[in-house]
Amino acid sequence: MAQTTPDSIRHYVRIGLLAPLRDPDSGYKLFGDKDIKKVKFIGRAKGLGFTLRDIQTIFDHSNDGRSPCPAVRDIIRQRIDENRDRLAQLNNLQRRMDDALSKWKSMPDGEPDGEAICHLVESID
Amino acid sequence: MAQTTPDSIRHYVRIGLLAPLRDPDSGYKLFGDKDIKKVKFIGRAKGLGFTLRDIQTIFDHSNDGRSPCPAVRDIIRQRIDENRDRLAQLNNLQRRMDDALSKWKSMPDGEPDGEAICHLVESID
DNA sequence: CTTGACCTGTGTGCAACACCTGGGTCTTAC
DNA sequence: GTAAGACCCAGGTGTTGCACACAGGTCAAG
Repeated sequence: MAQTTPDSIRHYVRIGLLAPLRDPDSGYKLFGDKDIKKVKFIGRAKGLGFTLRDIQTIFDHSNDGRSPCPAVRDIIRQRIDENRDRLAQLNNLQRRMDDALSKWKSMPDGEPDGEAICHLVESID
Repeated sequence: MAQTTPDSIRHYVRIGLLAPLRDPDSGYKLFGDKDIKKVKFIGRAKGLGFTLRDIQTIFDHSNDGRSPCPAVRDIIRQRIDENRDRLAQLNNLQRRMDDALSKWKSMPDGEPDGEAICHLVESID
């Protein structure tokens, strides 16, 4: 999947998802075992469709001593529903695009006539 | 699909996609026939997967007296390819999510133990 | 003349980074 | 001893397509 880059790590720190210790001298980030574990967790959770905000929620539950598992089950059900909707939308879009392209095969290009902007586009729907 | 709202119109003006005349007294936007035509065009083009930047390109061609049709054909082919990739990704995601959820059905919630963050998530992959 | 409904431009927020700037630091090679 | 190269830092900006908020101007109706 998408890689974990230095910039993504920086992003996680910026939004407070990670809070590594700092070297007092250099100000450099110091990642401990827990931070590494969190980074790995983020990767897995993202691979399951969780947003960074979802992951923050999970971390919050965990920090409060509550089990995040019920929330995890709720969230993934939401994400599944959302993804189904998005898939349906994109499938519709795909169909419209394919239809348009094949319809345009038999149509000539038009020159600007002050009337239409692009008759290809305007011939759809 | 997605509606054309006052805010979307404002957005189009902001990014220079529309440039309605202004009432010299009130500063209010005055939409002429060409603006209306453009708004309709934007709606159709968006319905075909064109981005606002794509649409700007089309308008630019049109304003330069060139036919936008060749560009339109090129762009939609790109968008079709992108959408195919995106669909494949989302279908994979859907499968992973479904697999996870069904696997989790037979797993109990875990309490925080300082070891794992959420063993449900960590059991995947 | 006031009320309420609509308009104005500008700024911010969303998601998840990627890229850039301008600088500090650290190691290695000459 | 110093200079080059390879790291690191914080902070700001750009991406996409708006939605929402703010403080104020405008306008028709009562």
